[in-house]
Amino acid sequence: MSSQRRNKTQIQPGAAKIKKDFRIRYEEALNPSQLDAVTCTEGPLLVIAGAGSGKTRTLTYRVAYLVEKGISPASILLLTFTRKASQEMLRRATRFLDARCEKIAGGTFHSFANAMLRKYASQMGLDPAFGILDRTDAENLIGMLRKEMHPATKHRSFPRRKTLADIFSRAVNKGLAIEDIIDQDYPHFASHLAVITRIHNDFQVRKQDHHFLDYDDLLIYLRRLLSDYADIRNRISSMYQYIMVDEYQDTNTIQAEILYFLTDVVKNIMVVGDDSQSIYAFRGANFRNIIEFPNIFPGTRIITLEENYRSIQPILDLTNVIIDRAKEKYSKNLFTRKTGDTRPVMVNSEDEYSQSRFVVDKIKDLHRKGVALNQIAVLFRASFHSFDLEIELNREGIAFVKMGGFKFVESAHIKDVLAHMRVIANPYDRISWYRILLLIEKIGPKTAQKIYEAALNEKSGYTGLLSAKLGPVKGLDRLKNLIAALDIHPMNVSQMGETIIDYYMPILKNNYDDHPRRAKDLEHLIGIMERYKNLNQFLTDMALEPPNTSFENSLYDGASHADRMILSTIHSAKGLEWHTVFVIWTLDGRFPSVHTLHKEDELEEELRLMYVAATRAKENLFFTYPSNVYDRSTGLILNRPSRYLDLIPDHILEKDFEYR
DNA sequence: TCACGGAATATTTTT
DNA sequence: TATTCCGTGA
Repeated sequence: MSSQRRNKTQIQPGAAKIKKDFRIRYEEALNPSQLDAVTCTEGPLLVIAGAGSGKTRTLTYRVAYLVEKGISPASILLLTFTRKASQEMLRRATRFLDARCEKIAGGTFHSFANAMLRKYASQMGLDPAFGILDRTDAENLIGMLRKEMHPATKHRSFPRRKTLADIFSRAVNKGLAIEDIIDQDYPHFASHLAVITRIHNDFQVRKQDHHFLDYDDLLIYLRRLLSDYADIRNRISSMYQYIMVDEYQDTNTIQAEILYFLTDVVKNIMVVGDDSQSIYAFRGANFRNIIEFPNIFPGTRIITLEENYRSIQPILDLTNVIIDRAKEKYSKNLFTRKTGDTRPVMVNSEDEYSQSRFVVDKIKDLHRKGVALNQIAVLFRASFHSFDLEIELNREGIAFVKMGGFKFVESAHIKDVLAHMRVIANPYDRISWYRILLLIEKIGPKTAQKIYEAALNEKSGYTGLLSAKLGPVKGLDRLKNLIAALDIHPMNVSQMGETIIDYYMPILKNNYDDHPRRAKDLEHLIGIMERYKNLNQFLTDMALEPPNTSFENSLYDGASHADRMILSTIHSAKGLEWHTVFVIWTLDGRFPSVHTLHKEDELEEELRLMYVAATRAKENLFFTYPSNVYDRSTGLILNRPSRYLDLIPDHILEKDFEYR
C-alpha cells in the first residue's frame, strides 16, 4: 500500500525521540511497523493486524508508551472484546513500565457503557440503579411474555424463547426492524410476525417499567446519551483523549457510532483489527466498520502488520490460500521466518467414531513424543461436534478442558442463588421472584404470580412477602424465614450468600442428581462474593464480568490443570495458539453448515472462520472429516471435504490420507 | 394447577 | 450434553 511508505518517513522524528530517556527500549522490542503503530499517537490510526502479527504486543506497548510520554492514564481508554483481554494488556503494560498503567480506563464497550450510564443516567430519565439482564434473564422474561400470548404460541412452529431473544437482539445490533430480521434470517416465521412484534413491544415495556437494561440496551442507551446530550458528550469526550479499540472487526454499527461521538472533541483514536478474522456477524458485528474507518475519520493513517510470529511457512502457505478466496478485504501479505517442512494434512475417516479414534491416537502419539497436552487443541464449528470425541478422550484417560459453551454463572444452580439476592436488591424483580418461588414444591406459575402480586401490594419491598395476605401455601414458610433472616441481620455479600445457600441446599439435592458437583460451584461462588462489599456491585459484575472460564468440572483435583489438552469452538479460540491443532468435522455441510449454503454473506463468514481455525496452529495442522454423514434436516448425504479446503493443491495441503 | 416423563432440538457467543 | 417443551395424569 502506498500510504505505508509515507508513514515511514513521517515517523522518523518520533522514533528518534524515543531513544533519549524512555525506560522501555521500544525499537528493540518491536518491529518497524509495530513501532510505527506504537509511536503514532496523534490523530486517527487504523492498524490492520494479520493473524499472529503481535497485535496484543503492539497495543500493550502503545499503552506503556503513552503513559511514559507523560499522558495522564485517566485520559486513556482501552476498549476490548472481552474483559480479560483488557486486564491482561494493562497488567503487562504495568509490568513493562509501572503502576500508572493500572489507572487506565479499560474494559468492554458494555462495561464502559455501564460506568457512564450509572454516572449520567439520571439526566436522561433513567434510574441510575438500573439492573442488568443477562442473556438468560432476557430469555426468561421473553418466555413469560410468550406464554402470556397463549393462543398464538401453541403452534409447534412458533419460535422458542431462545430464538425470540436471538431475533430481538439481532434487530438491535444490526439496526433493523424485527420484520427485516424475520425476512432475512427466519422466513419460516413470517406468518407469526404480528405476534412476535407484540412480544417484542411487551419486552421493551417490561424492561423499562422494571428499570432493567439488557446487554443491547447498554449500548443503545450510551449511544443516545452521547448523541442527544451535548454537554455530557462534551464532558466524556474531553475526558478520554486517547482511545484504543481492539478487535475492531467484531464491533457493530452501534459501537462504531459510540466511538464517533466519543471522539467528538479529540480525534486520537486507534483501532486494531483484522477484517479477515471477523466472525461475529451473526451477532451484528459489521466487518465493514474496519473498511469504512478511514472514511469516517479523514486523515486516517493505515499501518499493516504483516510478519507472522506464530506459524511455520507451510501452514502460512495454506492459510494464505484459504483467505485468498475472500471477496472483500484489505490486502495484506503475511510472511513468516519460521521454516518447516510439515504440510497441513487432510484426513478422511470412515465415520465419526474413526474420526475420534484418529484424533485420540494422534494425540497419544504426539504426547509420547514430548508435546505437552496443553499445546494440543481440537477445534470445531459447533459445540456439540466434540461430543463423540469427548467420550473417546474420557475412555483413554486423556485430560482435557472444553472452552466455550456453558458458563459458570449461566448454570441453573448459580442463577437460583443469585435470584434470591436479586430479590433483595430489587424487590420489583419479577423474573427473580418467579424463579425462586418456582423452586418451591407445589408452587407453579399461577401460584407464583399470586404470591408476587400479593407481596408487592404490601408496598414494603421484599418484606412484603412476610405480611402478604395469602391463603395457606405449603412450603412458603421456609422462604419467609429466609427473607426475615436476611432482613434482620445486616450482612455483607458473602454472609448473605451463605445464608441463602443454606436455605437452597435441600432444593439443590432434590432437583439435581449431580448435586455434589453443583454444590462445589456454590462454594466457589461464595469465594467470589468475598471480594465484594456491595450487593449491587456484585450483581452487576455477575452480569457484565462473570468469572470467565467454565471452570474445572468435577475433576477438580485430577490431572494438574496445566497438562490438559484443549477442546474449543473456533469462536472461543480466537487469539490463541497451539503447537498442534486439529480441526474436526471439516465436512461440507457441517463446515460450512448446511444452514448457510444459500447465503453468500454467511458463506464468506464461514470462510473467515476456517481461516481463524487454521491460523491457530504453530507447527502441526490436521483437518478431519467423516464420510457418508446423513443430514436429517435436509436429507442430504454429506461426504465431501469442506469447500474451503477441497480444491487446494496437494503440495499445500496433503489430502490422500484415509483412516478407518 | 402442578409434577413428571419422554421427546425433540441444537450453529457460532460476549456482553 | 442439557435444556426446553408438551402431553398426561393426579
